[in-house]
Amino acid sequence: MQLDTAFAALADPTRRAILARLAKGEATVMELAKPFAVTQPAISRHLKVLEGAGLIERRIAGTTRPCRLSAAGLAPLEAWLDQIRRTMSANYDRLDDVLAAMNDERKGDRT
Amino acid sequence: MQLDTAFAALADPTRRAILARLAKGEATVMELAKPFAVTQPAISRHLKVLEGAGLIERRIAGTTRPCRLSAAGLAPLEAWLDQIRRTMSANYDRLDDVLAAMNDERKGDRT
DNA sequence: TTGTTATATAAGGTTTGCCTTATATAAGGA
DNA sequence: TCCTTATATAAGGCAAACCTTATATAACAA
Repeated sequence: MQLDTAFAALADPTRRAILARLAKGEATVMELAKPFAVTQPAISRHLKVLEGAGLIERRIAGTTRPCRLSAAGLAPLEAWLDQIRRTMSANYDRLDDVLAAMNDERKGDRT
Repeated sequence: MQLDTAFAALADPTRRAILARLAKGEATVMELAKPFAVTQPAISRHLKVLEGAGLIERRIAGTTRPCRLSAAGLAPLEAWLDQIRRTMSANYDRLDDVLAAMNDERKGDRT
């Protein structure tokens, strides 16, 4: 699923740092690699993962391939988190009703 | 890092489904295992991962250990996503300035 | 105590992920 | 054409992540 690859992509600190850098604007592979203690092929691999997750996009400019963050890529993640939050608060809102029902029943509760 | 384990935890569809279920309220291990085609030990492992990521909490009730979602656990993820979004839009807001500067310079641009 | 239910842990195997070095490709410049 | 720079891919190795079956623990019930 899309969520699988996107969340998995964000699980790596190097990839999160790359995204954080790209949030400030486009950058080439070399520019992205510079701050890290890993080799260029490793960064290329990370970029492939990010691209596969729909989190970045790339274009060709001469011999470089600048990357930029894909705003749309984060949307599904945020939607999923929102969904959870909404469900939680919906059930939390209903808590008063539940408590009222429990008082009505007045059964012994050993838990 | 906390973000590592939390995002990694969400990368698995079974674990996301467990969280979605828990958003509706507390559930025991057996209740959580029922909808899935995996064994009980597998679910126990998933729960351990979720607990380690700070996404769920558990209590002891007789022979069962009901799980509930930890609202606080999701906060760091949302904060990270928000941070990215903020940086992006901050730079997007500045785009007008950048374009203006480019017009001022009027240099040939071969990219 | 003995059995039963709920859950955890151990052991073992396969897949996946990340990294490195070495090499390939592709565009640009001399 | 030949060299250089930017990036990608291949190959190989090690650690981490899943899953399964088998077994341990812990509480409750008879």
